[in-house]
Amino acid sequence: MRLMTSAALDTLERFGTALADPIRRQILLRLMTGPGYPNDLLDEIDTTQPNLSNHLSCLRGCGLVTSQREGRRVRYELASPNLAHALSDLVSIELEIDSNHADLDRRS
Amino acid sequence: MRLMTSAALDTLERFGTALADPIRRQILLRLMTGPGYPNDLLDEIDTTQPNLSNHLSCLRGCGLVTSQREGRRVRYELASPNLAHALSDLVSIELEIDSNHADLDRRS
DNA sequence: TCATTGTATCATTGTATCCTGATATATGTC
DNA sequence: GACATATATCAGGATACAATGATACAATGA
Repeated sequence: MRLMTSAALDTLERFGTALADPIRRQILLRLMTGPGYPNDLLDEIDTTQPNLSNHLSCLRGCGLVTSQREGRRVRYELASPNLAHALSDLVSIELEIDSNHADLDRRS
Repeated sequence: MRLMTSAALDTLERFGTALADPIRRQILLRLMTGPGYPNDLLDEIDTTQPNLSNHLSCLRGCGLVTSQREGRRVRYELASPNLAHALSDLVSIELEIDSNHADLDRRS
């Protein structure tokens, strides 16, 4: 039962790392609609090519996306249908805004 | 349809912030089993009282937990059953380890 | 082979976030 | 009121992370 908790913490860490950055969140949201290529994502997401590449690499490292070379392009997609469903459920959750803190930063 | 995306991004940001720190992940995992009080959480999580308090405040700011004073204690719990289910689904997802990068940090 | 396109990596710099120790606030008890 | 317990806030220093510009690598076509 302790090992299960540790696995749960590891999974949460992967999601935490993946979701902690706005570029990565945009990428994930975009990949929920289907596979994508870095050069195309670059038209939809406002950042530089190296930065996008780096974030894609991060998402792959977290295990949330897979990549496969196709000629000189690389196709990125969500790692599993399971994951796609879970993300879809996540984004549809309505989180209340704590009115006592609405004027403060969400952090700290 | 653009507004929906923006709401989705906001929700993902809340989860990203909440899950980005190991203390917060432990708190969330613990609160999935039921409400908790800071002083009790302090026995289960290895950190200082101010730090724990700060992370609880962060989670409340993200909208993932609610707090209610009970005498001189404060009860913290997950914001909704919906959220509890979503988190439960999240932690049960099996993410493959990218063997090409298993030796590297998950980030960058 | 050379040029072009697409993607990845590297070093540097700036910033955000976390932790700590001290202190403040709140509630309850004597 | 004085004290104890429970929680929250603050200022600081340390660290990790993201962005940038330059460059390297990979694959295709002329």
